Amino acid sequence: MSNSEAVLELTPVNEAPCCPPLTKQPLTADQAASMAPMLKALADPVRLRLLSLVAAHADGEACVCNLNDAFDLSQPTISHHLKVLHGAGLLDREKRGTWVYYRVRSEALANVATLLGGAA
Amino acid sequence: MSNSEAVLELTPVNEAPCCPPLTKQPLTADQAASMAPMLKALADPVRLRLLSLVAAHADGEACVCNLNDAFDLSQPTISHHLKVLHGAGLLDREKRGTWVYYRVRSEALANVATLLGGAA
DNA sequence: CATTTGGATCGACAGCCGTCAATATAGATA
DNA sequence: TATCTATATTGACGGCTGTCGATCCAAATG
Repeated sequence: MSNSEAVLELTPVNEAPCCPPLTKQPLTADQAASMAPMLKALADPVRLRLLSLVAAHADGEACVCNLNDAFDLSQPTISHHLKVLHGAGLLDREKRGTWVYYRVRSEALANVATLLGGAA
Repeated sequence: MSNSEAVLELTPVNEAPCCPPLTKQPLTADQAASMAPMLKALADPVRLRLLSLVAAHADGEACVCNLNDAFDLSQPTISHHLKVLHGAGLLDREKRGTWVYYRVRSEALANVATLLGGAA
C-alpha cells in the first residue's frame, strides 16, 4: 500500500464556486447534492470547534498535537474528524517533519457562507 | 446590534445571536453545541432544496402541496424533512385553512452564515 | 352524519456516524 | 539496528437518520 510518495497531499475535491444564495432561486438537485457534504462535515460540534481552532490559530494553521489537547476525546477520534474536514475540502493538510499541520481552506468556507447568507 | 427586529417577533425560542465568525476566535464547546444542530438540519440535499424552494418562493412562503411535487419522495418523507427544518428553527410553520405554509426564518439562516462567513 | 383531502405520525428497516481500544506507519533519535 | 513519538488506520459497537407503507387527524364539504 505504501505508495512511497505523494501520500503527502494534493487535495482535489470539487472546488466549484457553486451556487448562488439559496434564497435567490431554488437550488437544483445537483447543486444541493454538491453542497450537502460540506455542510455535513460542518454539522458536528467537535468538527466545528476543530475548524475554529485551526482558523483562529496564529498563522492560520495548527498542529494536531495542539488540537488533541482541546478535547476529551481519543486521538483516533480527533484524527477521524480532521479527516472528514479534510475530505470535505474544508481543511488543508501538510506534514512537516514529525508533525502534521492543518489550515482552513477559506474559499470553501466562504462558499458555504455565501450559499446560506446571500452576501459575502 | 442590540436593537431588535422585534416587530416581527413574538416567538420565544432561544434566538441568541450566538457566535461570532468561527474564524475570529475558537468556538466554545457550548457555542459549537448550539450551532451544530442547525447545520445538521441543513446538511441534507433534500432539506437544502426544500429551504431554497420556500425562500425563493413568492411571498417568501410555500405550501406543502407545492413542495411535495418537487421531489420523487413520499409525502411522509417530505413532511419529516420539514419537521426537521422547523425543529431546528429554520422554518416557520403556519396552518391556514386546509393548507400548511412554511416560511424561512431568515435570522436563523443569517446566524449560520455569519458563523461561517465572517462578514454579514 | 359520512366523505374527501392535506398533512402529520407511527413502526420498521437498512445504512451511516461518532467513539473507542488496538494496531500500524513513518520520522526522528539513539 | 532498536526505540520512541506523532498520526493514521482498523474493526467493532451502539445510536442516529432517511426512507417507506400504513395509519391517523383535522378541516372542508356534501
